[in-house]
Amino acid sequence: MRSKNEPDGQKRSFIEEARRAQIIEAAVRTIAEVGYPRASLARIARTAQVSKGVISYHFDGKDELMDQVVMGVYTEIAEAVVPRILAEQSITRALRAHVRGVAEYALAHRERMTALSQIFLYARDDQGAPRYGGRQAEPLYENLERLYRAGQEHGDFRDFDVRVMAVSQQAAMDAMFEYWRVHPDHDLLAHADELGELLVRAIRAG
Amino acid sequence: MRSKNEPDGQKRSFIEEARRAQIIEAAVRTIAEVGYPRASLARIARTAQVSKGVISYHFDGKDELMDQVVMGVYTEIAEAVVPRILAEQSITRALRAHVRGVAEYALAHRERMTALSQIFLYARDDQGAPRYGGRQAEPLYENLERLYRAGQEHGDFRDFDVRVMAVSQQAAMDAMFEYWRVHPDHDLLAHADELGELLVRAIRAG
DNA sequence: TTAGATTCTGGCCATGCGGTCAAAAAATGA
DNA sequence: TCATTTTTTGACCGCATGGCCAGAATCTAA
Repeated sequence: MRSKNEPDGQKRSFIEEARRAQIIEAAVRTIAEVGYPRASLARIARTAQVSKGVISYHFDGKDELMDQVVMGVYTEIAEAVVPRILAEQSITRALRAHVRGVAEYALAHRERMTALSQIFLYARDDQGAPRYGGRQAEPLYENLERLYRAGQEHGDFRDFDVRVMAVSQQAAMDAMFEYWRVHPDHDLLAHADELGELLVRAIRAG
Repeated sequence: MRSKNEPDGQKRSFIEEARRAQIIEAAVRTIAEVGYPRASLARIARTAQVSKGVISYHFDGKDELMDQVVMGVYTEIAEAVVPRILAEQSITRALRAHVRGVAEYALAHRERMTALSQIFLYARDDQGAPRYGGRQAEPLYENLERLYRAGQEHGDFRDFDVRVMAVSQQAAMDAMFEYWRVHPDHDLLAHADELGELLVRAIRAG
């Protein structure tokens, strides 16, 4: 039995790793299909064509399973988008590349992005507080704020409240994906480019 | 027994009207305090110091109760904000007044605004679809879009995608209130004014 | 005063949840 | 081969939910 979150350095067997991956995949599919609130362990198990107990056997609980989903997708996005941001020549172009890059990832991995959004939106701890949103969004905001400050110091951006901007940009991007989830035929890339334009105009110098 | 949503023109007794108002108030307080997911009928009944069955007696179900809360708060906001928007001399000022006005309402009626946000965020129908968000946000978007178009025709605003802007503005405002809920000491009015500035700059002509 | 309508209570129901467990099954290796 | 370990199963647990209802309490009006 190896279900804890790797408390010591013990290795996981190959088989166990495969089962975990299979269950994580089933969780992504289930959440994307029926939404987080209806993605019970029983339903995820059914999707994985596996008994419910197996999930409890391989994971500490639903929370650990969700952590794994979030970490996996989040890492994937960062790997796809960060290099593109760094390749840009100006902060303004980097900001546009960020919005555009995440949108392209979403287009190519719709289920994963949907599942991620759903978990961020709905997962709560036992006190009822958001498990990823709320105060946990702090690192996200701080990353954006770093970008803004760089632009301000470089003279590309005017003097604005970086926290308000970070909260607004993150919200606008989340809303873009939610809108696209509800209206699957919506042109996500056009939306992303338009949003990039709005953001740049909101904060550029002059 | 008069619990249906006024299917015919029958009047509600004074006592019944008072009970309904009391329960609605208890629902607002409970949701604002513990969040929608934990605001069960039992908990709302306890807040109202009333037996659980009373809610079922006076309301068709939890959904009707939530509808009443939403309608009440929403109407109140509109009554407070719409006149202020209409009083402005330019579309740009109207846009700023909108953001500022809703923020001032929230500041003066924190519990009501919190409850409204929570219901919008979490209430779902029996299919798991959002009961107020999603496709139901359409009228909200259309109102914003009318404002934008007026500004475009008047030459105040440049040519931008009104749908993307409406989705983004609504999201940024919702996020502002959510951030304020999580950080109660946050300066909401300053945030609102800053957001107004961001929005205006994003779409103004030139 | 009293019959009938209205309102309220508190227990009950079915459902679904996350999680646990003994026992069965499968894999492993001496 | 066969004992040991790993993995899986499906039933079961406690809990919370929204809703229901028989009977009690209260109000109303003749």
